[in-house]
Amino acid sequence: MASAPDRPGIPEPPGRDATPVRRRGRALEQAIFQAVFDQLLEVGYAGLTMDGVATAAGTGKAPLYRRWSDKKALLSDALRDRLPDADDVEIVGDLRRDLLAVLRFMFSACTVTGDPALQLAKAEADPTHDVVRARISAPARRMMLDVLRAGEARGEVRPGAATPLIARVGIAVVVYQNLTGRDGLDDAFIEQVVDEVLLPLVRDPDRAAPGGGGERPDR
Amino acid sequence: MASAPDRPGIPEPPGRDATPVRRRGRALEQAIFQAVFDQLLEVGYAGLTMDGVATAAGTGKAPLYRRWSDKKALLSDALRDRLPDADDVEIVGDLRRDLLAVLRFMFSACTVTGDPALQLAKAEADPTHDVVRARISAPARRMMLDVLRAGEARGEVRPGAATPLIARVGIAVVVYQNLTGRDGLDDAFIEQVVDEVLLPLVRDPDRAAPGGGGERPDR
DNA sequence: GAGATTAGGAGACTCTTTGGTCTCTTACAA
DNA sequence: TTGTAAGAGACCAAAGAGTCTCCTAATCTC
Repeated sequence: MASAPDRPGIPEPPGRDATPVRRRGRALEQAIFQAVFDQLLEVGYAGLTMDGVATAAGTGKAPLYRRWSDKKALLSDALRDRLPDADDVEIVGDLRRDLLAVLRFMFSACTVTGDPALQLAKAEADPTHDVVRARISAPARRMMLDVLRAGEARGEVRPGAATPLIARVGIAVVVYQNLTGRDGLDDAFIEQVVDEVLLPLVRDPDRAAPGGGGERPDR
Repeated sequence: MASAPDRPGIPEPPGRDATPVRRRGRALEQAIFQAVFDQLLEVGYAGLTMDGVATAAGTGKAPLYRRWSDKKALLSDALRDRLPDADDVEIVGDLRRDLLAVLRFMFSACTVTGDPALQLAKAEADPTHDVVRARISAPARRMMLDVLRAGEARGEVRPGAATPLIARVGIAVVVYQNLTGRDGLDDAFIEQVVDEVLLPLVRDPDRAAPGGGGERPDR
């Protein structure tokens, strides 16, 4: 890096130019949090260093360790500071609007300062991710879409339901379950997803369910 | 030497007891892969070291570097070796069974050797995860369920659809989208999820959709 | 306002961890 | 018997966490 004569990415605190401005307290803290997310975006979680954060914030490591005992604490605090507040979600009593509101809340959490938060996880598994995407995610989505299209052709799936978006619903639920809650991902769960989510979502409500193996085994 | 009196977690290759058995080729490779996953499970991705893998496999680092140029390559290969094969998924032409098959494929990928693969990501973001769960995931699920129950009470949601599982469908799709594909997570996507997944899944097919704002804006 | 006090910016320093290389001896396989 | 590769571990260098010191800007107190 190092663009100009000195000090590349420093926030240039709200002061004159060449004048050395020394931030304090809350202002400095905010600058540090910002630096954390900038770094996260730039080098990923794995590449996050205290030196890096300090430099990006235009400060030294001392002020960091004066506030937080270690890297972990800093990151937690930064996150806490930036994440959206669930209390801000307005539930108005209209189904569609409320569903949108909750999902937008998730969305804003996913995109705090441009990327991190939930996406943190991603950066790590770098080498992993390529393999997993190629070997698992991509084929799974493709297969799922094929299954839906075939079902549509047979009349088992309502017309228009065989979309890429719907194809990834089941997958998303499984992955999400795997990511959260250590337990809870087992075959019973899989069946539940199929019977309580996918089939109801995808079947033609007109035709009665064509008998077969699984009419909501209840659970 | 040195396999007899000490050395705790060594696979003890298929040979007699105190006799030092020296694995080669494929056998050694498999032992190494196993060690990778053991370590992953034990210390997480962040704590994974070449020394650790070598020790767990009961070998030295030399054989590792003789096979793989670096840690990344080793991990990728281990994954490639263990991940399930999409070609093994049997699509038989029955909607429910096929949906199950695809989801089970995802499931097996999520639980290779007990944990890693997709879950790798998780271990990393440790400090993150606690905060995110408390501040985002948990409240989002709770809110979503509340929204559904309220809708059910109003008759907008079909009876029985206000379940914890269904409540997390939308969330899962958003998180999944965030985890995969850098792009594609924007407000248009959110609306699409609501209009093409959640509402169809949750609404009472009997009552015509009560007008309102979004009758499948198509997209 | 002047002087005292607090906390910031900068960076040197220590210590540990770990990736990666290399060597040496010896078991296994052809 | 002989070549190849395994097991063991020493060794090196880079990187990064965390500590500490120095000097001074901002802020507080009188």
